[in-house]
Amino acid sequence: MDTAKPDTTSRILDVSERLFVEHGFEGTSLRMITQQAGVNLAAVNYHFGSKDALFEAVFLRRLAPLINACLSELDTLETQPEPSVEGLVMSFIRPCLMLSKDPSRGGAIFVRLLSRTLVENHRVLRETLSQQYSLFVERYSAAFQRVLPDLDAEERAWRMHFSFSVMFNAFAGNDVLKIFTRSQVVSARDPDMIVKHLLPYVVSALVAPARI
Amino acid sequence: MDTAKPDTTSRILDVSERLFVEHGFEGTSLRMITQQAGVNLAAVNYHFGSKDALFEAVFLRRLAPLINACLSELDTLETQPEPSVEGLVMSFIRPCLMLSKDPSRGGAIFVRLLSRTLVENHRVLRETLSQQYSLFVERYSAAFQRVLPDLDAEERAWRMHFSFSVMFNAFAGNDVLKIFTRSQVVSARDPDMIVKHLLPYVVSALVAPARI
DNA sequence: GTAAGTTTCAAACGTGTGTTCTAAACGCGC
DNA sequence: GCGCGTTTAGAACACACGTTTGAAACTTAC
Repeated sequence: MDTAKPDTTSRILDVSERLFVEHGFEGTSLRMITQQAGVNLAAVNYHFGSKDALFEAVFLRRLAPLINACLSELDTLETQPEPSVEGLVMSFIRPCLMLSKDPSRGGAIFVRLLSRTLVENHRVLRETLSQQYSLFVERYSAAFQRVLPDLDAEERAWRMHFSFSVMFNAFAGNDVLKIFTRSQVVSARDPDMIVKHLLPYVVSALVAPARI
Repeated sequence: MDTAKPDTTSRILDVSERLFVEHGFEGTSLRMITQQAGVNLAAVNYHFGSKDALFEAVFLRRLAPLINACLSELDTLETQPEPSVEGLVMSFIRPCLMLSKDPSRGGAIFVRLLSRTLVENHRVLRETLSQQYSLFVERYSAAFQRVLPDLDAEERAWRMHFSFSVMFNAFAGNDVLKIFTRSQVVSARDPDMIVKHLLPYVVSALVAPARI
């Protein structure tokens, strides 16, 4: 057999990631996971300890690489003498784009999981991970201050807030308007297409002159 | 006793709305609802038929007024000879703002519920409600075409898409960056404050000249 | 080959779920 | 006061949940 299947732990993680984003934490049962992964029901509790710990493990596997990619983008950005707003925006978009196009790292699924878990306000994101990656927002705050020095701190914080919101939800595929239309009008789900329109949108909003 | 409590049906709806947004559909049990509402467990199935039907009822109570408020805003907008982008954006923001400040209509809770149910991709939003309010997106598409005639259709669709995304998530309180920081830096949760910064952000992004 | 350590397996545990049932209580026209 | 449709009450249903157990199967080292 050519398709040598990976070990139990990885199979559980892969299937969990997909099912958690599809049905949420509460809506995904260990029986669904173990059945689709082709492993015994007790395997989850054996390898991870509990359903909660499994959920956390699913996150830890993907989040650290994504964060580190962003931080190293910021590193190279800071070496430049005159960093642009566009460059700063791309420093977040590029890692998301990489992730979206790499199926071996979960593809676009993980961003959707992050988004879903965010609105579900799950304990893992509130307690376990929040303090662990506070560096992320500190670094980006400093970077925004550098490229948008003319804005006062409050206005800059709001624009940064809105920008991450629209970028994050674009990659997560959260199409608000799909509530009302059966067919996905615009979100062709092609990551490159998203960026092509997302980047100018965010940059335009960021560089607009401040209201007096 | 002065605090004459409303009838069983309303109490169930009020409590359900709050619990569904807090714990999600799967995470909210009928026992939680009926207990907090002070009604018998069987009351939900008697008055609504099933948990699914209750969820749908929670939506129908709030969604129609919100949509209709937006549509009537569009009506008055169309009477004006030269509608502005700002006016169009406000035609969506104003009803959201009204809703957010009116506790008797659920306050900001319902927008959060809408947001949560959207990412949960629940059947109710996918099947029951999508076709019912397709007029909403048609009307807004037409309005965007009127105020932004110089953009080609594709670019306009994307900008509209992004704009609804950032507006919707702002009112829903979906703070992406709160994953990484324990304290809510910016989202002071004051609806007027949100609009003060949200409106210029969206308008700037919408009116930016198209790339060649 | 055998022993020790690791992983898998089927079965069961206790608890909580949505839903249903039947009887009791209520509201109201007459 | 009586009768009838509506609502509420507690109890029970069958089922699914996360977790635990103890034995079987496998892997590794000597």
